[in-house]
Amino acid sequence: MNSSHAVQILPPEWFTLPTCVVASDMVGKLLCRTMSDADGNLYTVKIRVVETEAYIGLDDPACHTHAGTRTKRTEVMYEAGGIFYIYLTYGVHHMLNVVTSRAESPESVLIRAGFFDECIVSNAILKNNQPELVASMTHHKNLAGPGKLTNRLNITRDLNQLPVAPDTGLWFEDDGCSPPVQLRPRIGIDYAGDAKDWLLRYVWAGHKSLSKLSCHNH
DNA sequence: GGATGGATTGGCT
DNA sequence: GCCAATCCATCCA
Repeated sequence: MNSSHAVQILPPEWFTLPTCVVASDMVGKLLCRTMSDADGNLYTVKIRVVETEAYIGLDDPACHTHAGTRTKRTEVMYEAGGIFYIYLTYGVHHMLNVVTSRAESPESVLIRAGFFDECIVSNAILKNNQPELVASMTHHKNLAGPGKLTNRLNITRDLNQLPVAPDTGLWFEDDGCSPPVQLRPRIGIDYAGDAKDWLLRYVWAGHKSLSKLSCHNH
């Protein structure tokens, strides 16, 4: 986006910032995922984040840790920010979260949508404005929705509790992109009473790759 | 040990 | 718009 800005890997400590700051600033960042093809060759896909949600802990009825709920599943959220919280919902879809804030402040950010930006194969950088690349990366094109995003990037609970870092094969980079962000109510939490109207969803204003439910709710 | 329901998606009416 | 899919964490007896 901004070619004069040095690309920086976001260190785990970046995610110890307040949850709403992380959720908002994460829009425009690159979600980077290293995978292997059928022949075992490694490649890295970079996805531009366009939609996130904040789940803000003890006083948030929509959050898995509301009222201090502390179980085997949610224990990871009580760690310091900078590790993944990944769980299965509806028996079908993996939800990708990054744990945020300090230890004992059990909050996280859900990654809801992104779009394909570039792919790195054997040090060659293939950008999304190359028609032949877009054609070959069709399976990465539709990343609008939290379940679709994890499915296309091969993200499962294997990564739960692991640090947000290149060694893990899943990390974030900042290349200076800073799009306009709008606040919206969160999706799929009708059970949460008043909290269903809280403005804790952060979207790239007017972007066409927002999740389907997101557009519907607009 | 059994019941409940979900931070979703895609297919069908 | 409606609804099944499909696993498993969580809660209650």
